[in-house]
Amino acid sequence: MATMDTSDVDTSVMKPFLARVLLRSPLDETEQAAILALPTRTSTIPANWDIVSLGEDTDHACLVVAGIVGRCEQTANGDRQITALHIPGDMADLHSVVLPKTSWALNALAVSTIARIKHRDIVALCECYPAIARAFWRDCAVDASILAGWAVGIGRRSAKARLTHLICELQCRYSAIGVATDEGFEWRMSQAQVGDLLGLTAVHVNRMIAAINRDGMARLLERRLTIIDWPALKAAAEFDPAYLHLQRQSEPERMHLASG
Amino acid sequence: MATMDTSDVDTSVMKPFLARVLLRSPLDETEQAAILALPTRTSTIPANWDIVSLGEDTDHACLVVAGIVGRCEQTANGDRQITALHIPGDMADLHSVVLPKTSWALNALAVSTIARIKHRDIVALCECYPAIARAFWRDCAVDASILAGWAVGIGRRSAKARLTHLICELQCRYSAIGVATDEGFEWRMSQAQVGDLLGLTAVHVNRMIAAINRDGMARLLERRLTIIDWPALKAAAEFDPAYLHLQRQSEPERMHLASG
DNA sequence: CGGGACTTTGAGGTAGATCAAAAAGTGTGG
DNA sequence: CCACACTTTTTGATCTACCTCAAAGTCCCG
Repeated sequence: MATMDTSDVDTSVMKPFLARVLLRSPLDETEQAAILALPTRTSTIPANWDIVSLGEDTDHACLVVAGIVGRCEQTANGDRQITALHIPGDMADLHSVVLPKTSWALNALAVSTIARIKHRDIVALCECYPAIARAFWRDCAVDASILAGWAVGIGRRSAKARLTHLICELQCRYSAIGVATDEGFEWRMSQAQVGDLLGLTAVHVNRMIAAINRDGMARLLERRLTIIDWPALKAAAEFDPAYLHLQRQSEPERMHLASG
Repeated sequence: MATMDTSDVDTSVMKPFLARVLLRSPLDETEQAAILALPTRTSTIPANWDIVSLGEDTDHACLVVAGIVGRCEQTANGDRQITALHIPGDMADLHSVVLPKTSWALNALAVSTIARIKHRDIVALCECYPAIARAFWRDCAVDASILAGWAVGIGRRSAKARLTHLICELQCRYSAIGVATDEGFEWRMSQAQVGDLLGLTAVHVNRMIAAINRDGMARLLERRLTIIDWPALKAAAEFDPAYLHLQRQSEPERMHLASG
């Protein structure tokens, strides 16, 4: 079992989530306060543990407080495909509020701490504040938009383009929550996990990382990604951050200048 | 331009949509009446026309009344990937209510008739009836669930498995709206379109169709799909209809018996 | 009856898979 | 602080599913 270092009601874990919601949806004081007041139960999950297992019928949603979480599906012969990636501030399975019986597992790709929030509390909030309902629905729509972008990559782009695209996406998402600088960010996934994300083999991921390092677009070494040539990276990935719906925070300043 | 055979407020076009919503979400009389009363503007779209073009900022959602509609994204070198498929009764871009600026196009894959519904009317409904808001949010979550299933297929399954999976999905979705019988349904897509859906070449789709015909699982000839061996098809596709969230209507009677 | 879109078939090429094994890192308990 | 087991990364060699290019055949509609 996961080590269940559970603490109790703690409004501070909701703050990063609220901040991310506010990037996309305006909410007034009362609505914001209502979100912050949601009761949570926090726990630490070791790497490679399922937070929610396949086919489980949940009564709560999982907010990522720290670490990194993937939504994983599996094919009969054991191949895994990750269909969503969640970083701190993301509600990993907000959709479970309206669809409690999911057909995927939620897996901690590295040690993570997550806060559980009861569906009934979220539903109550939505019934009371239509703006919150809309904000949550919008967040789910953005998740779908990101997934659609991945589908295009997996279906139609080369391995190198997929990898550079992932790097660009993470750079934007991490810098939106203030965890990436213009120089890069901490890379928390093994090459096998990246393969499961991109629909590739771990071996091939390794070779593509080597190629990107060689090309001098970025450097991925010792679990740290360093951006070296952002415009080249964007171009190789055909990256346009619009689908992330993170507005002005989507790209660090320097990148805006560089990309024009 | 598309031929704009627009009629006015017509409650009958909403009925199939309501029926599909009710498969997933219970709504009371008043709520149902409110949905049926939504004002619509119907038009006919020729094959291969964009109903909503890329990056457009829409003020309405599109309900598919007849035909077949795809959500299409494109890569820089012109390769197309279809990330959602909508059949009659589907609201093709319900998510645009909360995310009006989309990064994809809505394309009529064959002659289609669609009914446009103003976002502001839908929003008004959601503010008034939280149950409707929840039902619409849920519908979007199901779309995302379907897309996730495709991502797994594109990333991890063989061409033949992807094609059989698509056949199974369409058989279930069409039979849920009473358009497929146990014998099969009308196939409305060209092989090139199927390729864009599955992340394959039209040529390879052609060969896989030939293989499936040869295997005797199904017969796809002259724009008609005939199911021959449903259990074999399901097995080849590793198909489990749970992700479609269509409950008991998901599979025709015979198939339940056959699949046990 | 002619032009365009779709399907079918063939031959050959390639991106990425598979299999295998060495090298480097990581953590645990003694 | 070391020794042992385990996971992750790296490299090499070979294979194959699917792509590309090309051309013929078929269907459909005006």
